[in-house]
Amino acid sequence: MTASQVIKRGELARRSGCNLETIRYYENIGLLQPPERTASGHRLYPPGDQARLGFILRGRDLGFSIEELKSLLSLVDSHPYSCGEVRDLTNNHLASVRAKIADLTRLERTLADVSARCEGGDVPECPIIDTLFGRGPGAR
Amino acid sequence: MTASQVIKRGELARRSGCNLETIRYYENIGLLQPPERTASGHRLYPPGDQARLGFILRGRDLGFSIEELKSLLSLVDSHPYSCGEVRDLTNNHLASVRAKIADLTRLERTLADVSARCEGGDVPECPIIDTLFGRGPGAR
DNA sequence: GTACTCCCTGTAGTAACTACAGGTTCAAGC
DNA sequence: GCTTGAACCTGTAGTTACTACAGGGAGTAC
Repeated sequence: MTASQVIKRGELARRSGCNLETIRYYENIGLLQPPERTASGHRLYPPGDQARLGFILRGRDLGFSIEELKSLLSLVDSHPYSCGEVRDLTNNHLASVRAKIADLTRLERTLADVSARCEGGDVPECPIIDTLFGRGPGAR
Repeated sequence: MTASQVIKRGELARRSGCNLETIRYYENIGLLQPPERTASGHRLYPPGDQARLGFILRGRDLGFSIEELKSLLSLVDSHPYSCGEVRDLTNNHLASVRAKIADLTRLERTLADVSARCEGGDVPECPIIDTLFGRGPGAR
């Protein structure tokens, strides 16, 4: 770890891999605190802010919503934070991810099924279109 | 099939289960053609439009985007439509659904893993927070 | 004739950004 | 000291797929 000075927004974007505008957006919605500025108004991010952005980006990659990240961060900000609340939030999120997977898996089966019937080519009309018009055997 | 007269927007919404405003939205973006109107401007939907909305709603349930539905409908509108193009569109969509499932499944494993380590309770700090700060063993 | 529901329009709000326009400021080279 | 170009600043609009609302006109029952 050698990066331990304040940096500007462009450098923070480069280091974190985050879009430049997204950093300002996160500040606007309160995920990042407004940082110190130079006399002329340029933002200056100390290492703590850099770590916080990393936290946000990793959370985002794990599919946490902005609201969930806000909750998570407010827990982190309150020393000592409650590990149980963090776990609850994670488990709730996990449940919604699992629900989404289940939904998509049902979808996948329907699509695969309909596509396979089309590829068989042993029907006069297009079974995909029939399904969408609610006419085919695959109608939900 | 007994429903074969023209109906107004509210009735179409009730029959199809579609939100009232969504019907107007679909007209605005060109998914539904502008229907005939009464002298005073009320929209009148013949059975063809009702079937078309059903098509759109079923496609939507299968996760097709508006743009994909536009393509699908323009294929349907061109008689005779190419069954191969319909299948290609469906298979592309299927591929993206599968990719999404794969993404979410990876996510699910990470979340479940991190949550399980927290529930073990045999660590001094919260492993979920550690992961998000890029400190824990679960850091991606 | 009035009360009530339905329908009309345009516009704004949602999530989570991303992009743009129009204007400073900074750093380097000459 | 001056100029050039990159980087920064701000506010605002666009993205997807709707949903909701405000303020008005139309249709129907009593």
